[in-house]
Amino acid sequence: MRPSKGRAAANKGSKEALKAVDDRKVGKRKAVVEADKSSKRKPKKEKSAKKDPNKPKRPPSAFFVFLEEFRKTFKRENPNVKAVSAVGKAGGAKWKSMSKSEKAPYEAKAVKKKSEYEKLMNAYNKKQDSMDDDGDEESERSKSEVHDEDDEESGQEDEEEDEEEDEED
DNA sequence: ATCTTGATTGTTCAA
DNA sequence: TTGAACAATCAAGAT
Repeated sequence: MRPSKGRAAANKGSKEALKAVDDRKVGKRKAVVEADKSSKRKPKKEKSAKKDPNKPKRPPSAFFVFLEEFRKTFKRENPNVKAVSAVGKAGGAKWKSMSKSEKAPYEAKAVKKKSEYEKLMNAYNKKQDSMDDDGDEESERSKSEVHDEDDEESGQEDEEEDEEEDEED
């Protein structure tokens, strides 16, 4: 459906529950974890909290892919700017300014990133499955998959240029 | 000296 | 479905 166009905080002022997003924005990856580690996205603070050897980080969204490039440009034209927020704001503004067709290449990359993420997750899950609380599982024998890279990349030329620039409704 | 914050949007996980 | 966290970045502030 439509989970808001941008802001996650749909409530204006219900409880302090959304303070994490609305007030402090979302910049506390470690902070939030440290603040209330035993609450949200952690399985259990039991021994499962061990460090993950190859923790697959979430795939960068199209916006982040675009941001990476945008940062270079931004810093290049604004070498004096050192605040990350500046690039964020500028990037966000530009992002909204871009049409769907322009964002298409970035989204395409994001899709690819996601594919890799799934792959990493597969390996990660596999490892977790092999994980015995016993010792460290450092034997990476899963990479012995031969796989002749023949196909992969080819065709897939879908011209979906029906994108109408619908800026703002 | 180490850690946290700030700011953006998209995506992914969990209930 | 919806909320809430987190993905990169990098310097400055806080402890």
